[in-house]
Amino acid sequence: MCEKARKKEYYITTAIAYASGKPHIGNTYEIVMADAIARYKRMTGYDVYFQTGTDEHGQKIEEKAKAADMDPQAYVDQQTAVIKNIWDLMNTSYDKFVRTTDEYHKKQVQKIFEKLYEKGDIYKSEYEGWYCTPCESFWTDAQLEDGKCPDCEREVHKAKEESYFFKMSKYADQLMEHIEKHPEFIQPESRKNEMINNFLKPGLQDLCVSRTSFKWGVPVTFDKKHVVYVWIDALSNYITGLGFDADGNHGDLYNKYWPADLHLIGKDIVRFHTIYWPILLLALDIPLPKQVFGHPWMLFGEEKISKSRGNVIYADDLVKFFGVDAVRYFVLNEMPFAQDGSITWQLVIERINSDLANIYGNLVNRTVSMVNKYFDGILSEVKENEDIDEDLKQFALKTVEKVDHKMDDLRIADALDAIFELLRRCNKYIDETLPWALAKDETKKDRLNTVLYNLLEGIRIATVLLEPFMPETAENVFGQINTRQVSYDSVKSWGNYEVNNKVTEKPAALFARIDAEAKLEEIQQYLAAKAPKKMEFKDEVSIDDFSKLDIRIGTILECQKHPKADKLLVLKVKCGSDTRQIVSGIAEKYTPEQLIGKKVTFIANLAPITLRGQESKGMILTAEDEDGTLEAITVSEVKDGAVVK
RNA sequence: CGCGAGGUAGAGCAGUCUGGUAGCUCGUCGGGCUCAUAACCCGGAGGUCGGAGGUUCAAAUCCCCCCCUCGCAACCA
Repeated sequence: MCEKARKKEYYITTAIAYASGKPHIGNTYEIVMADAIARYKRMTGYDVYFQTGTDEHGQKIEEKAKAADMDPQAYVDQQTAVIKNIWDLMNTSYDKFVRTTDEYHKKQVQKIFEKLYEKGDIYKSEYEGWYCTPCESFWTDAQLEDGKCPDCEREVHKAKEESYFFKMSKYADQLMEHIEKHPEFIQPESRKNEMINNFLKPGLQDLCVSRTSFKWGVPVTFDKKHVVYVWIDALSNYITGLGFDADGNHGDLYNKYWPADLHLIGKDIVRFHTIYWPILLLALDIPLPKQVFGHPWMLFGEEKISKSRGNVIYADDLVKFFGVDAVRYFVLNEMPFAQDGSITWQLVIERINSDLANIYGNLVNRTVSMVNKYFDGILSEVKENEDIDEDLKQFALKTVEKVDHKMDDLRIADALDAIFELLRRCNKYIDETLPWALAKDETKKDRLNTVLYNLLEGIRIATVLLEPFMPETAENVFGQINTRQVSYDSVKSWGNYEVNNKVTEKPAALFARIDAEAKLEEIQQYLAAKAPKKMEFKDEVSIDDFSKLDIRIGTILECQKHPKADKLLVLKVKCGSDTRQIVSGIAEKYTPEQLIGKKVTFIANLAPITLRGQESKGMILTAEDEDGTLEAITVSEVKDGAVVK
């Protein structure tokens, strides 16, 4: 074998997606960011292995499958296909897609569990807590509500369940030492402090790593009624996907790529990746990953993206309206390093217009047009270099370095900004050199040639740098300016654009400018049409069932905020000769003043209950639509005490 | 009450660790240019850096107190 310098390996992973629903754009951001990093590393000469996948076990999936009347495996097959489709739609270049239901993975998880058990790091004990029989759930002291089950309000009793525990504390000091010695291990810094202060310093408790309350998981080989805790199962994917073998007969990929260079994850699961996972590896005597980066979240405007808020934006809808690269650009550019980013349809349009259409697309378009117009698409060798040219050249070369530094620090948005500064600089160069004026003077032909060459070279360099972020667009531009100089090496020096080379005759717009108003209207209509409200009603009841409810009209005499709860109001409701107190969760919609004197509908014979210390005898009826608009059902004519039927 | 993040021009953000003329993008107003996708380039207006106090020759930046916003948690009979 020749001793040719081997490429340096780079192993990057995303968290594996939980296979229980369609990922929204916030979830999709992670794989796009990982892809940009992976492509950049490949371009700059690394031997990259990029792994992603799905987490397919757990109680929630078991329940969802049951609700859909499906076999869990069939259910996750379906869900994983949805996730994989989106990953592929986003043009992500992962090398491996792990599913935790893959046989090789399950087998290794079992072996890891056995190994730790044999070693004594996992031991059998009893989990003690309050058990609610009808709910089949364990609760801690803190979770109990007035000593009763928080779900159903019924009596609970002390119960024990046998479980396996993992000796976390045994490795805590070792982990602490590692974190201190490797300041880059947990990023961003604020997350590191959070972990140290909240978990490591107070002391780690042993982790319960098996479950008997559900079946859909990896069974513990030596104790079949237990399944392995989902996090042990899920985290192991990072090594099982490479062909790790607990007995030491590792696959080549494992030997080559482990330890991982970067685990890219959401900020919500930093704890699992920087405490449980490293400790698991320490116990197995496996080297730790080099870095864990907990990225921020993408918000819709200022609020969290969630189905219940009805503000979910999906990657495939975005792609439908704007194209893959525009969406990739948006999420990568809009997501700050440590702070949450923001997405709205409006913002996406603004970003596309100002950056992609105006600055980049228009630059390519005007430059290629001029090369055609003045030189029939073919430039010749450049023989001069004025100060202004040198300035552009230096700017471009500095950009290459700057992007590299920013990428090393995982500051993706800053790297993109640097590239767009170069594109702006090119636009400015056009104004400085006035090519159309040069064109009018036959003696300035050489100068004009130089200017246009420098522009194409600037565009070429920026586009090479942009390729990891917008692969299709880069391909398109390389075609338009007709260059084969697309390697990273080719942008380390100036002047590699080929002369005597014909650019495309008819440059097509890279990104069309969007008419915001018209587009938003179109999107609105599409979304409305897409969600034809499938009305689903509860199970049929008999008239007898209905008549058990005593629904009345009552006048609100008094109303005030619940002293100990933000969302609750405490009302005094008069119903004929009866006056009672009712607590209602409508504080976010109504102020007490608005309600006093109103005649509302309420259930009069509902069993009383205490809510945060206030007794409530009945329930105010409200109506809430899909947008979350909520209104109490009021009447105006009938007197209080009236019966609703 | 608890945990976390944040408050800097009309909007969105950088700068805060490591004090030293407050910066970027969008918008706005004015100008330039006509190669180009009504685009591009230049300039202006707009900020007591949430508030009070302290340290310092000097504070957006360091210290202390307070106010406000957002998320999580709890609660929606």
